[in-house]
Amino acid sequence: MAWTNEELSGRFREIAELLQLSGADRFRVRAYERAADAITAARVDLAAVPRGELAELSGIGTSTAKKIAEYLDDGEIAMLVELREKVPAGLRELTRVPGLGPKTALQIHTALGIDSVAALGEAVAERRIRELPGLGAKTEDNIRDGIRRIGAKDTDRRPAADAIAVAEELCALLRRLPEAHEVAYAGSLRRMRETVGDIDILVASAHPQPVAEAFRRSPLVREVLASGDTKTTVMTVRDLQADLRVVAPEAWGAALVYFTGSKAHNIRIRERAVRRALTLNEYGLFRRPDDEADDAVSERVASRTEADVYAALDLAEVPPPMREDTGEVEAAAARALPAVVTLEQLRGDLHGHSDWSGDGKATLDEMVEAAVARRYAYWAVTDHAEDLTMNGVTRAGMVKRRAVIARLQEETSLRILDGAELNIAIDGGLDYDRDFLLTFDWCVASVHTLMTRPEREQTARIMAAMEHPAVHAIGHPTGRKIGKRPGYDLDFDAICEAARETGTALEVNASPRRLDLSGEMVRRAVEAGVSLTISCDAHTVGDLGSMRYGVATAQRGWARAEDVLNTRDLDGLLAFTAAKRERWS
DNA sequence: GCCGTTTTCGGCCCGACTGTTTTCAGTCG
Repeated sequence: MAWTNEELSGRFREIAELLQLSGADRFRVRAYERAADAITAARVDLAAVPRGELAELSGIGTSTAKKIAEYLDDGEIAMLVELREKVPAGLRELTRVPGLGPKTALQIHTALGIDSVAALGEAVAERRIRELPGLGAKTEDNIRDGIRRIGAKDTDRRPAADAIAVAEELCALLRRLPEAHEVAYAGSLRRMRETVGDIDILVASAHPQPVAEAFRRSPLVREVLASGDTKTTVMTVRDLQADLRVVAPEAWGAALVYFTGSKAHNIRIRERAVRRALTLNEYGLFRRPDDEADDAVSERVASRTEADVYAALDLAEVPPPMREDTGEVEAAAARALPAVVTLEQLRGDLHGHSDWSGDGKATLDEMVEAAVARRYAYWAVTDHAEDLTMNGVTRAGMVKRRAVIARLQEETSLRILDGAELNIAIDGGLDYDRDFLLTFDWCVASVHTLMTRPEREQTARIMAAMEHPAVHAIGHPTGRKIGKRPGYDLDFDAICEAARETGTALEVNASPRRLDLSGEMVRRAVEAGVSLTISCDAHTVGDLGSMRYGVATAQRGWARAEDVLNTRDLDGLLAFTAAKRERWS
């Protein structure tokens, strides 16, 4: 279903880009960009919306609605077809050069007839760019650098997992400074996007210099790229750029909102500010001075905390992972924002390994101790089952492990759930036999093999596994590894339907290398009424600390505590497993 | 092209930085 929306959004974004390169009015350009954003954020399939109601969506007017209808009927938009013919492909290519925007690209194309990056490079070498009005030698140098940077590694986004360790280490270093009042990382990492372009670290301090100094001297810093009064940019030893911004303590909240983004979310709330005769920037929310009085000092309405800023805009405070302009501002205004699940609400972790499986790095004793330290009510040890040739535990091994669990259970009030991570064979079959499977407290079933089979087969194998009475959750349901491999092909709507029907949970795997389900899929699962688990899939003691990434991912999907199985107490959890057994035995 | 707690025209998010300029335009995040 989402295909139609995605295609439509892409068409309107292309119209905006081409209009810009035709020198169109910038507000008209922006209107098409906003239409594209509105379509991306739409929670319904536009193909299913009655034509007369399309213009009711915010950001879509009569003209855009007509073009949407045109696309749905004809498969193309005449205006876009014309624009594609009119705007040379080479002109579009020029804007790929960092620092070279549509205005300058158009000027260079018109004046010099340049229609490729290669030709641009020649013009630079021949010093023809600096002859153009408004452009000089420096601009020419910057274009040369920009051409060199195309395709360079440092413009790529990286898995959030790569950035987290660096960001947290830098924050820890800054927190030790007496000058630092508050320290946090912001940006897409705080929103828990799956990939990040750089690391944004924010410090509240009245004394920026020593903070910047400590930052520059960190052993994680390979090179200082720029350092001014309030902003320092460095390249870290992990090839990730990191920005430090120091703000006055009274501006902390406004700065945190600003630097957390997303950009689309910020625009949305600033527009709201404008409608209230306010203006919002990284220093605070201000009342706009009455016109004429140019030198009047504008009054600061809010800025100290994020909660202050949202409250002054008459909005419920939006959790950072939800700040993507996918309806959260409207919901916050209507006080209809769901109370999303929090880390504190989790009572246990339902997917973890010990060294009973070959890939577990800690003993069962150590893992249990770590789970106790997290004050969980329960923890499931789900060592790999026997079909995973290299790492699996045999039936005899599992029986022996039960003796160890029994011994450990005597020493702790944490309930240790005797579990397994089963392997879903290509025909949907599982490890061991049915009677033995029913003796476990908790089973996660996952796909570990044959990941490139077609969608129909992958969907069918997982649906078959969900019908087994011993299978309580599907582990890392799509099998993706961020930045490494995409998930296997699945009919996710069918998976959700089957999960709800069979009383099987879908896992939000909290490992930052996986985040599987993704935030977007969590949202679809929640809308379909599916129960979720948030689990670390820990293979080390330290992995148990990944839970917050899983929680943030669930928040991106607007999941509430009641959508998440491991917010339940032990009795509530056991009621879920018992219900499945009764229904399917 | 869109939109309205200043409503059907006249606005449209905000600031830093850069380079080119004597007051601003373009680009970026």
